[in-house]
Amino acid sequence: MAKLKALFGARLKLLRTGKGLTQEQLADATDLTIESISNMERGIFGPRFDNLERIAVALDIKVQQLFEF
Amino acid sequence: MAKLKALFGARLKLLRTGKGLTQEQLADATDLTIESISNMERGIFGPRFDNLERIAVALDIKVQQLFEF
DNA sequence: ATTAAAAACGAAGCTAAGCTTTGTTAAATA
DNA sequence: TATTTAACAAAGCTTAGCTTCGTTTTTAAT
Repeated sequence: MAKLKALFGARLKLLRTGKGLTQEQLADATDLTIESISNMERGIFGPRFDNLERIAVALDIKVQQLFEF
Repeated sequence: MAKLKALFGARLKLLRTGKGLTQEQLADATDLTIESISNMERGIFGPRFDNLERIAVALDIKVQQLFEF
């Protein structure tokens, strides 16, 4: 398997849109660029460990929830 | 918070020992070094995304379970 | 007590995944 | 048809993650 990035990306997109946030808003909240968010959602790459934490905080969820699939 | 690494490390150690595995055995199963496993368990650094997947496979658990805390 | 296995700990160098920047194109939405 | 949002590409940079080498400490037997 190398599907974790893709699964994570889809999950991230679902959670982000569920909160009514744009990629730009999430990028701002995490101090990442919109391209990085886009790349993650498309499974191009997974977030570094520190950014995983930032994303969860920005979405106001537990890190665990980003891996619910 | 920058505690995710520490939380993850403690969780990893718990799950590894729970399976009766040594750091060396987990290192072999994941194609990582014993030092890397040790560093992760001590919260020195978190795993890269691809290795997160390998660790879950080696422990025969879902990635999500590595973040149950 | 001794030994051996397991793990903590340090320091220093390497590598590539993650991230950025710039720019273009395509969808979506109003 | 504007406007916003997001997909997509290519190329360069940065540093977290990983390794290698080595020493010390802890744990667990026996």
